[in-house]
Amino acid sequence: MTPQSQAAFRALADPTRRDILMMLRGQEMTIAEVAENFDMTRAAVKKHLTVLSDGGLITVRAAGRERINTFDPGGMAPVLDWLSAFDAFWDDRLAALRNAIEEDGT
Amino acid sequence: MTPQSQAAFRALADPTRRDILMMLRGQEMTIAEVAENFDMTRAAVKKHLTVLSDGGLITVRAAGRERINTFDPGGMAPVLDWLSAFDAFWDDRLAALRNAIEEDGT
DNA sequence: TTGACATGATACCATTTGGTATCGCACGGT
DNA sequence: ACCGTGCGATACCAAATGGTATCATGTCAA
Repeated sequence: MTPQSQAAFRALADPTRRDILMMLRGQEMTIAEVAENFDMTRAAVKKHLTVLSDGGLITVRAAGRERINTFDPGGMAPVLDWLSAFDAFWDDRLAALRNAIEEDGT
Repeated sequence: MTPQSQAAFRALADPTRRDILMMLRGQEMTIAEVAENFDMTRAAVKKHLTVLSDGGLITVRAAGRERINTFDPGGMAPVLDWLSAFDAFWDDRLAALRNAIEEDGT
């Protein structure tokens, strides 16, 4: 129940943010590039990106006047960590997954 | 992006609801029993339970005038299913987990 | 330098959300 | 039969959320 964990769960609760994560999975994108894929203003998209950043699911770096948003797989760890509390229902395989991710050290 | 999936993510976004799930993991509980563990009214707890039910994470059955709330592991499946889109970052182990859960047929 | 443009920062708005208070009802124990 | 109580339903509230509009700023290019 770390604040980190809460921020990650909150970030994943919105379908737009989950879609953004799917996009960023394969490639880095600027705010404007992300916004092109949605029917909303850049300001709204930037808000979502801020929430994703707060949740540790993406990192943002400045490149001149642009902000490059990058997916951060490590941000998923707190979520999977919480889910692992339900291992008993799933034959302990989730715990193995979590450990594997942590070992990757992404 | 099924409505089922969205409801599950939304249900997991609140820390109180996640705590409730943790409690129900080991034992069924009535609304009042759940409420005893929180500093809020039964009405508020019941609202959370309704959200959890909408998300398919618990099932509710009537027993006289009481409602027995039971954890439903199958409700996690849409969440893990979505997370599996990020397999490439985690050495494909999440997909294996998801398949294992679906085979369990819980 | 000057203009174009991506972003940041505010201010503002409608809706949703988490919560309380209150009422009524159905059920169970005595 | 009756009373207590577990629950559902409703009304209501403050705060958070998702969104827009607008303006300021920094940076790239000509």
